[in-house]
Amino acid sequence: MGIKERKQRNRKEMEKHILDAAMKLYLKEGYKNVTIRKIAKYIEYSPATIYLYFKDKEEIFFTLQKHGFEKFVKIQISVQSIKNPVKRLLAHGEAYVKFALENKEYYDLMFITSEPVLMLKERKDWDTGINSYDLLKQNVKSCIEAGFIKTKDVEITSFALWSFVHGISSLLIKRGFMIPEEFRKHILKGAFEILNGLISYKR
Amino acid sequence: MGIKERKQRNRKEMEKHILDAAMKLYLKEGYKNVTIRKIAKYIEYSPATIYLYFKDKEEIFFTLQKHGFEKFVKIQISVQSIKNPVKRLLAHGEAYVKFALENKEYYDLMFITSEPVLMLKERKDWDTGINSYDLLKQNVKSCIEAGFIKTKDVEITSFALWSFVHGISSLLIKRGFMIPEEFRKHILKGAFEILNGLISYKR
DNA sequence: TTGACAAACTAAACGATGTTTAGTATATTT
DNA sequence: AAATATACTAAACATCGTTTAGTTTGTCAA
Repeated sequence: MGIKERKQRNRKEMEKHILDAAMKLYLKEGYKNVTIRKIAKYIEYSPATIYLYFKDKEEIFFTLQKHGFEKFVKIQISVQSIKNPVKRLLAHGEAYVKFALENKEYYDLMFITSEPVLMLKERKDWDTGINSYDLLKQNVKSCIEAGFIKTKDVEITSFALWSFVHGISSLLIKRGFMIPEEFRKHILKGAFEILNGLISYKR
Repeated sequence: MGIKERKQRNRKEMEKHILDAAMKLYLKEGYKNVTIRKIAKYIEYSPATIYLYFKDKEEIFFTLQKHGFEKFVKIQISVQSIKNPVKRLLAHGEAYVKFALENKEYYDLMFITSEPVLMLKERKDWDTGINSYDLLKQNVKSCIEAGFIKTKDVEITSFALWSFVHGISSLLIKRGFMIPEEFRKHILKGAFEILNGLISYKR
């Protein structure tokens, strides 16, 4: 009875095909300019076909966003093996910004653009987003317990750190033209030295 | 020859009328749901009339954005009277976040949403945006010269600080639902204490 | 193998969008 | 009073997301 499996496989392939096309167009032309009709033309099917695989345009981008989050969480987990809490927290921050800058479009979709995000509030799939924030809080807690951070409030410090890395990421992504290319690396390094100064001094 | 003046006045009034309607609809329904037709209906003119006053929909929001920047710069300038450089820089940061949270829609339009921003790169009107950043750099420079900030690099420190306040603002605006209402104020206060710790220790 | 049934796909249409055109009133100037 | 400029609009255009109604293709029991 391999026929049901084949059909399922075909279905998955078609879904991926649509998602790839959507991402490709998104990279080239931005959210607003990705139309169902363009996706359809790109994959050489009729527009109506797309609606057999996705409820609507929003769901397509929501799915892409979800994939982004999965990638995002994986990268963050890979940092957790570092034993030293300060180094771990710093590496976490660096991994965050690295992901953002290497996956600008995903990051934009995940944390900047509002379009598909409204669904997150209603759906239950926000999990990975939450998990990633919990991971940060955990790392902050370790640093506080080891006495490396002045403030004792995990919640506040975590939010402040998230703000910092998110600020860096989103400004470089959206307002990059304000910062000359040759300064970018410099600025990143400097910002993390500041972060380092913020964290790593024992009382 | 007051007739030309009257016509000019009428024109300005109509422009303002359109802008007000656009902002009103934007507040109620968000960027995507502001349509030329709705604006037209609201001001009781035909859709085509709007095109006599604005080149296209983008220009309407670009103009709103510009007004936002003017308000933004005014608030920042009002802080410059503070003599103590550390207090001034802190107040600057607080004014920044305060503006963002009290004018969420403007801030969104100005620094988060990408829609009208592409025009900024091409146009010359980005001035006020630049000025506001120059102001920050100036304040950072004062703090460095007075020996209150470790790093000597104005560019890097300014960008880091901008990242911080922008991160706080945009996360609270866009991801506010992740932070319980009752924690907001607490978090803001805490974040600025961290910022304070970052700045105010003499070498 | 054939006929029933389901799955995959699409042409055409719907209503809404931003924008343009071509033309009508109204006001101003000559 | 005629000519001209200004303010405005109805109607149309192309494009959008989405739905409907129907066709083609594949599957399977008889």
